[in-house]
Amino acid sequence: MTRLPAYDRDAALEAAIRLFWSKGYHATSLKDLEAALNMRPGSIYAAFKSKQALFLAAMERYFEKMQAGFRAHMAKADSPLTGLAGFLRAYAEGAPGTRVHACLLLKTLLEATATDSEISGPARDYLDRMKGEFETGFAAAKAAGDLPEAADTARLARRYQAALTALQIELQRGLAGAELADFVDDLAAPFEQLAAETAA
Amino acid sequence: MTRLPAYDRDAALEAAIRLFWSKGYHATSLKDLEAALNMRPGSIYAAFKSKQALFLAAMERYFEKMQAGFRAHMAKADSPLTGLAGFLRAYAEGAPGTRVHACLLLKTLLEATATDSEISGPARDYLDRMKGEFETGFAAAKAAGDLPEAADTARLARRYQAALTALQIELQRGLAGAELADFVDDLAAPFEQLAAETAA
DNA sequence: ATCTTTTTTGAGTGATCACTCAAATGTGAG
DNA sequence: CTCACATTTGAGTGATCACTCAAAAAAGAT
Repeated sequence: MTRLPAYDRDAALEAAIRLFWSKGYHATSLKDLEAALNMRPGSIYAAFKSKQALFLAAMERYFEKMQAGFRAHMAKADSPLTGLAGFLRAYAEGAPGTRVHACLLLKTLLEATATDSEISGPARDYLDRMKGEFETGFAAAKAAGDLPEAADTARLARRYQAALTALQIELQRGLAGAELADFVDDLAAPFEQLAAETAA
Repeated sequence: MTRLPAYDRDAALEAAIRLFWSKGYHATSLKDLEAALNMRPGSIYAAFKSKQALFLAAMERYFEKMQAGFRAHMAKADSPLTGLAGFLRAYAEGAPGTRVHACLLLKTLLEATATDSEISGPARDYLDRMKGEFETGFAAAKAAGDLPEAADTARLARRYQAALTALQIELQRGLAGAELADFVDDLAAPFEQLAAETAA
């Protein structure tokens, strides 16, 4: 059935994610993408239609990976609450290797809000859906008896996402070592203490 | 003494701040700047040398205004600790009017880290200096007896700046109304409680 | 082999980018 | 009024932007 595509769509999207994540949407040129995807302009446009559509496809894939990573972490945790706190700690520990620390969704929200609503809209949406994941975690903690029945899971999820956001920004600023450890303690402790307070 | 400059340097920088703050560095073109500053390209380059130099001048001015605003707020506060907490609350209340909510320094840090170190470097530096302002506030709280002698003001300042950062991001996402009020309470309460804990 | 269909190629599109500079313009001094 | 000099002007610079498309290349079907 005729010629087969030579490129690997998944690998191409992964390369696009890395590039957009690092440089941002506006600072990434098609020249950059051609080199990173190892594709010529015609092929890129045949496969992805436009730079913006490629970015949206990359961001969607990024979100799905982040969501899956969080769910996998929670599945391995001893309890929902320790899973949530542990995810914060793991995020800080996985940091030194990576080049960029702030999440693509967050960077996109800040870069595109005033200029490209077609891009910032989905970014906002994905961030809301991540907040939903966190809320599911707190709801599970409530079901496990680690949170009082009256606990406001939506509010807790927002606080939790705020902690994760603040951690990303500090990592981007270069926080490391003992100061980073203290900072992560400050962020995680309030959530870890919720179970103790409920038990008391 | 020859011809005098027709433009107002302060007004031009204010217009540049608004534009760069809203659209970011890369998405702001010289066409945009010409319109916002009401200057022709030759005049812009005679006055500011380059787009990058103009951005740096605008960011410096932005920082000085932010620093002065914080100091003015602290000078009016009943106590250092209520001043710090009140600054968070005031930030949330002043939000609905403004178009952009995340601070220019934060947006620049995320946008330019991987592409323009000449810009992200100063942004990082100004953020550090703001953290220094916050630390000065906590040191004053300690001197006023609202914090224990052993309190780690650097660590508190980092926590405080993280709270302010998280607030800016949530405002950018569109948080408002009762949910915003709850969120600000969650952010400010830990700092407001420090005095009570010390008194007890 | 030949045909059919799809993909890849890469030079080339007009638009826009940051930026320049010779000429025009404005202003105080003499 | 004229001169000396600083500032403003805006058409124009080459470079790069996202993007296109006719031609070449590849692979299954016959």
